[in-house]
Amino acid sequence: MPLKAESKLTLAKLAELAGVSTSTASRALKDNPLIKEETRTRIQALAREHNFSVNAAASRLRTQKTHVIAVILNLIDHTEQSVSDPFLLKIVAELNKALNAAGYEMLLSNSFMASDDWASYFVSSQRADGIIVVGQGKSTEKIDKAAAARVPIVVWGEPHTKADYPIIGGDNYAGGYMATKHLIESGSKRILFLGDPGHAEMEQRHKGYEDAHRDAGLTVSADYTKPIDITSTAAYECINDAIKQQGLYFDGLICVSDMVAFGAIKALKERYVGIPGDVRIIGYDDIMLAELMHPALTTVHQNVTMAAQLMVEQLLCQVNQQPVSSQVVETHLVKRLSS
Amino acid sequence: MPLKAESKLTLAKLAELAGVSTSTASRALKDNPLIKEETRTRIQALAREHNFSVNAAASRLRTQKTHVIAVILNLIDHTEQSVSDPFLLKIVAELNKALNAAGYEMLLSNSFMASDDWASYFVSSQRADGIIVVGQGKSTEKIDKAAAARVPIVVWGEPHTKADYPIIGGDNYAGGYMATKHLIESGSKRILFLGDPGHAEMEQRHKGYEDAHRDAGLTVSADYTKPIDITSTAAYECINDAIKQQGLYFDGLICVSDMVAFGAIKALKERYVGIPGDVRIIGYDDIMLAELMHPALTTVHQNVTMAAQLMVEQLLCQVNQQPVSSQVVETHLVKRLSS
DNA sequence: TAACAAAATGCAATCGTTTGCAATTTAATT
DNA sequence: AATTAAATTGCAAACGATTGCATTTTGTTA
Repeated sequence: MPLKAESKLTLAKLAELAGVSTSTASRALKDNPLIKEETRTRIQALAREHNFSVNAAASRLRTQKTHVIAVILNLIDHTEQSVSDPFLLKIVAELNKALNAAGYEMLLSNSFMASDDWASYFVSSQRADGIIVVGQGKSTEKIDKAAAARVPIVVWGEPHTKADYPIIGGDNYAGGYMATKHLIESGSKRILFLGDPGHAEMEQRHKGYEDAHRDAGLTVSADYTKPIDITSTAAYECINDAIKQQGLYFDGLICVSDMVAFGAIKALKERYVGIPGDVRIIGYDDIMLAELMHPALTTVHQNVTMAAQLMVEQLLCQVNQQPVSSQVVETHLVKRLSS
Repeated sequence: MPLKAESKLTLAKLAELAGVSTSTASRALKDNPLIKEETRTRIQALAREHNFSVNAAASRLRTQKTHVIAVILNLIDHTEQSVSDPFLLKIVAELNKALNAAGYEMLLSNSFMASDDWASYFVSSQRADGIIVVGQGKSTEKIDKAAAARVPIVVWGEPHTKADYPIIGGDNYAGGYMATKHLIESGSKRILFLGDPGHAEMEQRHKGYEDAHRDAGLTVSADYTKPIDITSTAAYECINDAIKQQGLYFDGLICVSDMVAFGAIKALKERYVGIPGDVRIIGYDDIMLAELMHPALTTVHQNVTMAAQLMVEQLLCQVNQQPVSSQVVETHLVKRLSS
């Protein structure tokens, strides 16, 4: 209650203090050369002294720009999947950096919040200037809907998907192919695919998995594909069940994420299955822990830093009415000891 | 360019469509009982049909409330520390959930952005209604400054710190004590502390580490404390150097985070040091990967979900001018195979 | 020193909602 | 039917910054 003497400092009051009009003050603060240099620095100093900062709500209302981008973690509703997947969170961290570098702030949401209509909830409502979606999910319905509203939007996913919005992602087909080829060349003959080809990204990796077999003159049975959730627990249970029911009938694992690989590894270790002796394993994402694992995990690395930059770039292109396109980021196999 | 017929849908236009005044429309949309029920539902339906959503900028300007909370990852400037630490990101994820549940959105920042004056940058500027700081860092200068501006603020850190803002955190002293006691009882006699007591949280853990020694009738040399950065690489290098220079002179490790523990484990494994045979290890945080590690990592668990809820609760108390206080969240040791 | 161009500043409308208060309609009471 | 109370609705003034255009000040040139 007390000492609230000087109510709130507005531009108008600052201007009064400086003995100029609000227009001048406003311009001075954003270094508009229309204002005499001396006046500019004087007002800026005054602003700093009173640590004044422009009211964002008012500014956004007037300029129709928020300088905020909404980032949506597009998770599957019923699973705890990725909320805790270090890879997704790494993307978020990189996006944050890239956005800041471009002078934008990040509003973080998950797909539960914000009802269904992303375009109107985030953009029409002036909460943000655009949307970055992390993950295509199994259905792109909401994404398509938002894009149809002609709102700036970019997606992390499978970049070869046909869509009228830019998709940034690694080369999933190549990733799946490289990994599988490597396993085959290392001697594996019965390789399981742990992941759900229902996701566009996984579908491509799976195709790579199949083609690598074909090119090596091998055939692969359909039930070697295990369409599980992208979690370590799902993988753990899957491998447990598989062995319980059919014994150790496989000698290689292609996993759609490192977390999945970790779950599988845990199940195998508990049964004293040797890695890579009995079963060779490859993960995907190259999260920091992959190399700390024992044995260090062979995995597919995607340049996430680059990806984040590209996503921001493509998004801002849209904000500025410029043409955009999907982009493939560099992807390669990191060979470690698990394969 | 084309089909942009219906410019932007504003409340005024919606009202016109419905044949009422904007006041009525505004009230109807927020279910104000002043408006006849029939009218209310009619307007709400209309709004949904045209997927109208209120302009947040205008609304915030008028009401002086944003329904946004800024979350600041308070990282040490020069290290890459925690940006990729799964524990911090887990806190962020939980905060996001808790905030959403309370009807708030989350603006995510790191300490690089947003200059130095958090209070004025985030709150006075109407970018957010309050601030949640994750991590006290080694200096609380910026936090204190923000708090001095009498802005709603909550911190994740050491809850027993004297401060005029609420601090939520685990019982660090107890955590350090429990962990150390357990190692001693398991037979370790020369235990290193991996972490920098310069942080308030680590200081308490370190005190617990010392007291546990004292209570067991042991003394511990000051150079058994290794004030390293909270990263796996720092830990890796630290352990490597230690062994290189003095051999394996220790038989226990108390680490201030699981990531630190992982780095240490890597270094030990490379030298074929047995865990827990030769060296027993305890981490802190109980991140998901702790139990997937080999050997599964003994670690100190803090109830993060609860913590996030408390933080949001304490923050909103401030927003509503209610009294607040620091809170300690439940903390316990999870014994696994590394100790 | 008058005349004019250039530089610097100020006026006032605008962005889209919200809300106290006044005005209108409907229902209740005598 | 007249009066009064209650239930609905509308008017209009904020909220605080930005910006096209008009106005003033300063500098230049003849």
